Formats: sequence, C-alpha cells, structure tokens
Amino acid sequence: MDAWTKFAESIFAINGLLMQAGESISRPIGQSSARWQILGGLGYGPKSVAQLARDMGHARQSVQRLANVLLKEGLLTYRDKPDDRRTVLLELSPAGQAVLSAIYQRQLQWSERVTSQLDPDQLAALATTLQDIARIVAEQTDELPTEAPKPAP
Amino acid sequence: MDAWTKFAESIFAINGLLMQAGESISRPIGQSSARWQILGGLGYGPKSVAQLARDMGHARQSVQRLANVLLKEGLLTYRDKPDDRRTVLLELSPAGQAVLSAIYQRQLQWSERVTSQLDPDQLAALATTLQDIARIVAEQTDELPTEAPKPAP
DNA sequence: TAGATATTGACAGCATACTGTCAATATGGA
DNA sequence: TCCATATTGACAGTATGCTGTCAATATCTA
Repeated sequence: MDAWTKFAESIFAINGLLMQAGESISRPIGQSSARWQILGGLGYGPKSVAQLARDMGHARQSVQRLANVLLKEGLLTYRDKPDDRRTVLLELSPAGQAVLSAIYQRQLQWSERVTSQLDPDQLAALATTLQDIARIVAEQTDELPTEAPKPAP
Repeated sequence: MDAWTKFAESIFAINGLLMQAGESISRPIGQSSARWQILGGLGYGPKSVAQLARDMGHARQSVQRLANVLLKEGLLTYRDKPDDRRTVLLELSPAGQAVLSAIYQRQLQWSERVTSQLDPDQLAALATTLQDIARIVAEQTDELPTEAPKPAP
C-alpha cells in the first residue's frame, strides 16, 4: 500500500477513535458528541444558531435542528437579540450548564489519561505538520475538475 | 489551547478534507464516498454484506441498506453462495465496474497531485506515529468508566 | 432613500450511519 | 445426533448531517 493511502487510513482510524471517545464521554450523561459540541459552543456566552454553525464548521440547518431539540429538552433557553429582530440568541439553561460540567469532568479524566502517555511537544509538532498537509489537500482538491469523464462506451 | 486539543482539531480538519475530497471525486460520477467504499470493496471479488461491513468497519445494517440501493440501481448483482443458504454474494455488474473505474481515474489524478507535494517517507513515518497514538487513545477510552456521576442536586 | 443583496430561522426532504428485533440457517460441543 | 449459540439478511426506527426554498429582516450601494 502506498504511503498516502496508509496515511489517509491512519487519519480515518484515529478520527473514528476520537469520535468514539466523544460518544463514550457524553453518553453516560445522556448526550452525544453533537449535542456536546453545541452545549460547549454556548459555554462562554449566548450565540445565535448561525454563529454557532459557523464556529463549528457545520451547516446552519444541522445546528438548527439539534438546537431545537435541546431547547425542547430544556438544556437551552432563548432570548431575543435586541438589535436584530430576526435573530434568537441561545444560552445554556441551568440544566444545560450542569450537563456540560458533568461532561467536562469526564473529558478531563479521559484527556489526562491520554496525554500522560504522550509528549506535548511532539503532539504540537504533529499538529503543525497535519495542518500543512491539510492546506495542500484543500488546494489540490479545489483544483480537481468537476466534469465527469465520458463513460466508457 | 493545549497541544492535545490542537492535535485533535487538526485530525478533525484533515479528516473533513479527506471526506470532502472523496465526495468531490465521486460526485461527478453520480456516486458518493459511501457508495464508492462499497463498490471498491467488491473490486477484487464477490463478498457478502456481512463480510463487506466487517472489512469497512461499519455496522452491518448500514452496508445492507446501501447495497440494496446499489442493487436496485444495477451497479451490483447478487449470486447465491453455494455452501450457505442464508448468504447472498454481491458482485460488481458491468455498469458497476465502469463506475468504479471512472472514480478510480479521478482518484488517481487527485492523489498524484497531492503526493507530488509531499515526501513519501515522511508520510509513512507520520502514519506510523498516528497509529501509535491511535492505540493509546483506544486503550484509554476503553478504561473510561461507563457510569454517570450523580447529577449535582 | 430606494433597490439589490445577504442573513436568519422555519419547513421539508434526502443521505448516511446506528440500534434492536426476528426468522432462517450454520456451526460447534455435549 | 441434538441443542445452544452465532451468523445472515429483512424490517423498523433513531440520530446526525446535508441541501433547497421561503418570508422576514438587515445591510450595503448607487
């Protein structure tokens, strides 16, 4: 197998493990990675759905749907934005704050265990390298033609 | 931000770009990453849905659903497994082979561009390092307690 | 200031992945 | 051989993500 394929597979594998860890951390609190991301995004203050989506790098409507569920469940409350009649600001309810704290406790426990076995300097260097590769991938993918080749007759 | 968080975010970012590249490669051929994975899994011979799912590391029923769609679209055909009356073997139809070849052309084009800007030895070393980290993450996540802490009263 | 353009949230629909359950069938051990 | 267990595919339901469209509202520009 070529080095690039091996690299890509290692990325997929570790991404899967990180997602799985996110689920394992949040599931006992009755949440999921996706819900955690939204609660966490509101951890430092109110935001609109559109702002949240931009911060998370997700589609606006994906966040909208989940936020509506969290509102219905009482983990979030909403508040009008004084200077924009379209916009609704979301913020953590006391229940939402409690849930986020509980998840944070578990996340801390997990990441301390993981990082105790890794060298922070090496991790930081690795992250920088990965970001360089990400830039190259993004550039070359942009240049991929969007036309389909003619199907073989 | 701590090094571990920075590392995790770089993994999420590059994973997202790789997934996006997969979609960009397969979309003009009328497919998606997920469909490509199934077609590719059958590229070297017939397999059952359950085998495919194990190979891909996905849930059996996820693969089942997509495979049924690909069968309905004529990209796959099925064949009974002679020694097991439960099992249906899937294989690429001629149309499925043509689609897979077309995707492969585009994948080659893309990966050649990307790898032309990267050092294969460095990539291979990186992949090895990532696999080591993956092992640590898997171990420490397994040891995470599954009990929820008591909610604060 | 008026008209063009962008943003926001609501609503609807699709794609992909997961889980649980069931009947049919294989398989392995007593 | 016979029974417990595992595997396989069908069916049903859920979670998360995406896209497209619309009306209301902001914002920018001529």
